[in-house]
Amino acid sequence: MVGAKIKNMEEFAAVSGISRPTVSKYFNDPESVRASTRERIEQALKTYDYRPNIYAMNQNRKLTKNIGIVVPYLADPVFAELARSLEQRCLDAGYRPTLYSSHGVQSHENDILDSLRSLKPTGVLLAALGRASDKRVIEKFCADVPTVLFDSNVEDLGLAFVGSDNPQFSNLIVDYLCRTGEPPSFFEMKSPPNPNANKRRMGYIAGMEKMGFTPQIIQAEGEGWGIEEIGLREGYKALEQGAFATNTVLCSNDRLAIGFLSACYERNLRVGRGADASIRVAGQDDHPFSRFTCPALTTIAQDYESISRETMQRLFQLIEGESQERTATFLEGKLVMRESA
Amino acid sequence: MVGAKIKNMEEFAAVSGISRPTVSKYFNDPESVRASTRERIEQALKTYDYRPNIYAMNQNRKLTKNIGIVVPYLADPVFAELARSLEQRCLDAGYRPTLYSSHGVQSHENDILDSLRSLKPTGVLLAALGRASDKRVIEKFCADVPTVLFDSNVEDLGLAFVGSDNPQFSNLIVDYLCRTGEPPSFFEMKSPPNPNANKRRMGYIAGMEKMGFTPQIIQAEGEGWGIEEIGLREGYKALEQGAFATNTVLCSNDRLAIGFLSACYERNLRVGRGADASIRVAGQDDHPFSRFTCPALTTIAQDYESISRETMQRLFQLIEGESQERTATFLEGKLVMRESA
DNA sequence: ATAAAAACTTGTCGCGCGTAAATAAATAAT
DNA sequence: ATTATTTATTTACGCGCGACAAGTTTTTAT
Repeated sequence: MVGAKIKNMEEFAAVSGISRPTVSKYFNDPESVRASTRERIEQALKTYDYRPNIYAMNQNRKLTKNIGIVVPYLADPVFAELARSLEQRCLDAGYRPTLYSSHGVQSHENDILDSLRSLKPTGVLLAALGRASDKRVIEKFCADVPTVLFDSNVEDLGLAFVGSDNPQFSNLIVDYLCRTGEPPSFFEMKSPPNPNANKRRMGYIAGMEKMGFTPQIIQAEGEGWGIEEIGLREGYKALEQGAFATNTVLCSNDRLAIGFLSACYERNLRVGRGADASIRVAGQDDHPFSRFTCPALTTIAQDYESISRETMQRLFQLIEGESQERTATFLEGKLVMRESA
Repeated sequence: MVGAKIKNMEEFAAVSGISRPTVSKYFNDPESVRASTRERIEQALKTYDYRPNIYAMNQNRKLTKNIGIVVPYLADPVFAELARSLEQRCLDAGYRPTLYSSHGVQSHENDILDSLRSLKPTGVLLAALGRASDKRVIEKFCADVPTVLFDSNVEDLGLAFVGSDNPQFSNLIVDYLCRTGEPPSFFEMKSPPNPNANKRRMGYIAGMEKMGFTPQIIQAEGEGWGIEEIGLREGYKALEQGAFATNTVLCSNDRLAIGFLSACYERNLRVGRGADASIRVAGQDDHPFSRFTCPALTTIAQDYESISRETMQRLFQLIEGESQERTATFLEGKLVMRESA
């Protein structure tokens, strides 16, 4: 990092002894120039601290190497984990990821897509709000920008979806719970913010019927992303009213389960599968904190790695123009047995 | 949104009947043009869907209206909450915030600052890794870009710091715990990733001495941001060895406390302040999930709103060139009494 | 050694906007 | 109405790069 300050690519080309167009070619794809040329440029890069002006670069280019990652709620550790994983993959592939959170609000989601549009991104990875999304806005956006929807499959919008096989989740855990004790009741939000909830309810019903049991669904009042709070408040009410037909409760997701466990604690119910326990509780997602609830939460683990891998893979296919028909990828979850059920 | 597609500002100026330089002026600051002119532009904006090319805009401008927000670990809900709040304030002030997470890794933090530099941001809000940060890199960055450090005060780097008054946190809760029961032992990580931990230890020691008790510090082995895991594993060990001198444990932060509560549960210890409880546990931060632990966690609440407000305020002062000497703002926390202590 | 292909050079244009200076018009003050 | 002041217009240039064409050199294949 010695040498005079380099102002632009012209000057940098001069000091590295290479012509500017070739240097430009290098920055767009280092592999596209001869090894010996690459060597000389990278040598110069070490002594003269130069970086192309990102704004000038993107002004003319069609492909900006930007990738937008949008999640509905970043304070939800499930999305934080997905976002982290996707971000890393973008960086590894040589792209510039930018992270956005809709914070559960439709107008924010719309604003993000709007602002994303002017960034001319190569592609966008979008976990939409779901029920609260403005479908027309998303549809219009998908038509303009190569977009892979992940986690929440909004009315089959866009050219690709990657997410969990939610019916399988519920099916799997219903099977486990029935085989190891009483059949579960299903505890969910009446108006869940995330569309996966509906698939899980269907999976629960199908699973119960397959096992020859009658499904029982308890719905919690309350709106929004304060899910633990709803699980606690409404779970407490349900317990108070003796609403659950059996001693086993399957929650629609781990955050609801975390709230429900609090409710059990406050009502002095011992949760677990031991003889001394009076109720079994299970969740779905394998939320990063599920391991640390009291007792540790039995759940179905989302395959975060596969979701992120498949999401990126589909995006690259879209970018490269392959396979223009709509695809939907559903990844299976694995049972994580812990103490709560 | 009818009318032909508008390609650039030239065309938009034509259809709105205003000259291009004036339109340019409008987009840089709508208030800078006469009300009647503004009216005409905004009218045209409604019928013709035009937005200035963001790359061409930023190419020449010195002030890009970009603000970078960097946190050490976005999957930590405490930082997710801070980031959310800061992001909103930036948007409200008419800036374009961009969110980055270092994921606890020094090289990532350095890469982020590097990439941030080429975005020519108006300012940066940086919660540094702390112990794992490359101080020279951060110092150099602060010299080039107006930067406000928040949450973690790294060796008095940069021109401004805003964060919690960590000694006061520990002091306050030590006082509370001593007045309501046995004096607390202090449970912390031996090598905490966040520098606030040291301040809290000092606050604990000072608080204990003020009350006339002898401090006792238990340090957990383990590195990194898997804090709950460490709290669980090392807390379990410490309980097994009877390491705590009293029945009261103050954890350095809520995430450690969440892990420690799990350890208590696994050892069948009833946590709380009731007569039937055998141990009291407290944390510090008011982590978003503290309300939902079993039992709910007594803690000291960070004043997230004030931190975010003060952080932004200091940034604007720096941008506007006021007060070039270094300032440090320390905000007090409030006691949140719940069932665990 | 020769031909063909690949990589590089030189030169030139244009992208969409910021910005500045000189001029003209609109508003405000007298 | 006249002058002073603010605001808009016209004209012109430059930013740093991508993209392209035509010519030159280097590498690879025959």
